Amino acid sequence: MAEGGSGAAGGENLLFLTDEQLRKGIEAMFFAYRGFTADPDRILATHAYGRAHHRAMHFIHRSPGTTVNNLLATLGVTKQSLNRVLRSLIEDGLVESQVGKADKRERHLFLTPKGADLEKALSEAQRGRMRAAYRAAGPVAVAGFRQVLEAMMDPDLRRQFQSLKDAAA
Amino acid sequence: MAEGGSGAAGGENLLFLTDEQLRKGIEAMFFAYRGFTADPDRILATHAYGRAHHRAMHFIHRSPGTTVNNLLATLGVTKQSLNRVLRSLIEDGLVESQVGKADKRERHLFLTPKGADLEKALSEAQRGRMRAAYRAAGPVAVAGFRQVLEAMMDPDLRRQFQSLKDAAA
DNA sequence: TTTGAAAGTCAACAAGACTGACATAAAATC
DNA sequence: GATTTTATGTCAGTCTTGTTGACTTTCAAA
Repeated sequence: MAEGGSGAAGGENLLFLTDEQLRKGIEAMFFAYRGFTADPDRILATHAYGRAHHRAMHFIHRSPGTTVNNLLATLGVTKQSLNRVLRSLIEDGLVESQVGKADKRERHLFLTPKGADLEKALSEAQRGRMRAAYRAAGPVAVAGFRQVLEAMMDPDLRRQFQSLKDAAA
Repeated sequence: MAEGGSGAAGGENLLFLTDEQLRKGIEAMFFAYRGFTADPDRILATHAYGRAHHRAMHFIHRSPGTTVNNLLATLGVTKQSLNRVLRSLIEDGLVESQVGKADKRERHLFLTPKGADLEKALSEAQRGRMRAAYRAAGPVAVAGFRQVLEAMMDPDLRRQFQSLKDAAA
């Protein structure tokens, strides 16, 4: 479509931002997000976990040793809400919580081997879907996809996201 | 980024689909979806409504006269869940339910003027965010964004989405 | 040493999703 | 005409995940 379809690349900037075009974008986000979460959700259902558990495991995997407070900021929920999720993950032996050495108030979070297994299953399901979509759309489309997503984040979240990106590099 | 950033446009298809790239895409979806819903959520909170009400109003606005069953299929929730939402919208005078003429079992759903007002406020907030993101990213990026989102949907939802698109054209 | 803030936990509640069972009315079929 | 299927609505109960409020432990600063 960068070439086909609307030929929107050129100077059609006005037509481009009609309410109708924007509405399609909104609905595309809605339907795509459903697809995005569908595969992990199916796996989670067999484990009596939900999306909140997935998100927690994802970011613990991503930043091992992170504190509860860090996780709170990343996930954007209250500590009480996160705590319920963490408690069940710890009870079930998927996450380990270590009292901080420097500051004993802090808890550092790690995935156990069992937790890493589930995280891997979930993220592989999700990556599979994303990989297929990326392949179908092609590299140029993917670059655009990432640009628009980043522009759509709240500034605070964008900073979070970019610092996560940098940490990875 | 079609120009700056990684220069991924070219032949770097292999590096492109590393797990690390895919993980960034996953996190971008997560953070962007938060931004995507943040503005309407703020408005909804002042009305004692939730995202479920927003979704229902959106699709009723989009397809006036749609039936409960249609809406069910589009939203992907159970009728009990949708019914709770519709009941409150009808009681509050935002949605009108008309018995079908051809088939009296069906209920055709419409926004009242009051409902249209709220829908407009919600969708304008959401479109504002999307418009800003589109402008920041540019037309080529937007085309790619839409391509990837469409590829990420479940096939059934993609059909839903495309038929909605066609209906609009 | 006291005082206050920060990190984390426990309890109770609400929204919104789910399932299952059942009711009603209308349409379709036998 | 009787039966079955479809469309919708409702009641009851459960689950996940969000909320607020009250609390403990730990640390740091006055």
